[in-house]
Amino acid sequence: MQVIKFDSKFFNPKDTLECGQIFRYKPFKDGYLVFSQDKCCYLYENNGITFIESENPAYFENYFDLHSDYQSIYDKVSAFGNDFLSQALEYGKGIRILKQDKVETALSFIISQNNNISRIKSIIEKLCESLGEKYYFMGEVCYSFPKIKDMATKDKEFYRSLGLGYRDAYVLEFSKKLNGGFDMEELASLETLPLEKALTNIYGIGKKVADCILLFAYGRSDCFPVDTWIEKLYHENFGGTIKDRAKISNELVTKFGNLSGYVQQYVFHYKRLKQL
DNA sequence: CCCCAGGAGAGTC
DNA sequence: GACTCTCATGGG
Repeated sequence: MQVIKFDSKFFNPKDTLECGQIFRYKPFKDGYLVFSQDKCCYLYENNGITFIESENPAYFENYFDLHSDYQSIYDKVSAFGNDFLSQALEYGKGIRILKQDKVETALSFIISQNNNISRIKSIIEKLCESLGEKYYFMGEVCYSFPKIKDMATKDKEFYRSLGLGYRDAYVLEFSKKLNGGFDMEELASLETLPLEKALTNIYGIGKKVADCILLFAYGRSDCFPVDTWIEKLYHENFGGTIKDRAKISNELVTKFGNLSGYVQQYVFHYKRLKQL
């Protein structure tokens, strides 16, 4: 077991985990257990320091994006001078945008569509418990994210029994596509726009889910996922007038450029947890 | 009973 | 291109 220490000013475990970018974590002792693929870490904050305890320090150092300069991001976002955005920034400046596994993120956000976060979490948890590999971390029973080979050989009824509803076919078809050799790592060489196009070509992935995958797995901050919360906030707090979500997203990316992804997380998190 | 949730696909015009 | 309808499921 190794420990990474990091100033918690721009790395708050609660904000980072509860801002809706990850669904696999649970409260544990003074913080949380965080799961990614077949790995786990214990994440907690104490007296201004955030601790990561794991057996894969290099993996989680990248996962939590510890090399990015969030002071610089804070300064640039602050410079927009938008009141609502500044309040959101102050509230959630401890958020770090994770660098998650591409396949796991894609499947998770396919499940997320027209769904709420607590249900998404429980569905993914059931998926891992039924198809993932069992292991132990700090005495706790854990399950890895399932291997694609195992997911591809299930049927729709299996996914329906997990509570996926009509999304069963999306998950099954995508699993078969991956098992057939579709490589998500290969896509990383594409620019953001063609990459988004490649993702929306997948059955069950539209623009919003593609934008989430771009942001949370491909590290593309020049995209602005627009869901029901962002659409509401765009009208109520940004004074926007456009109705079409794709156009709202495009307008926000034009405004915020490569800070879009960060801005999106700050305001989403603030809107959802403060209900302003 | 209603409405909502990190929406997308298919159909119609 | 644009609407609009429907698609499960559980919580409020």
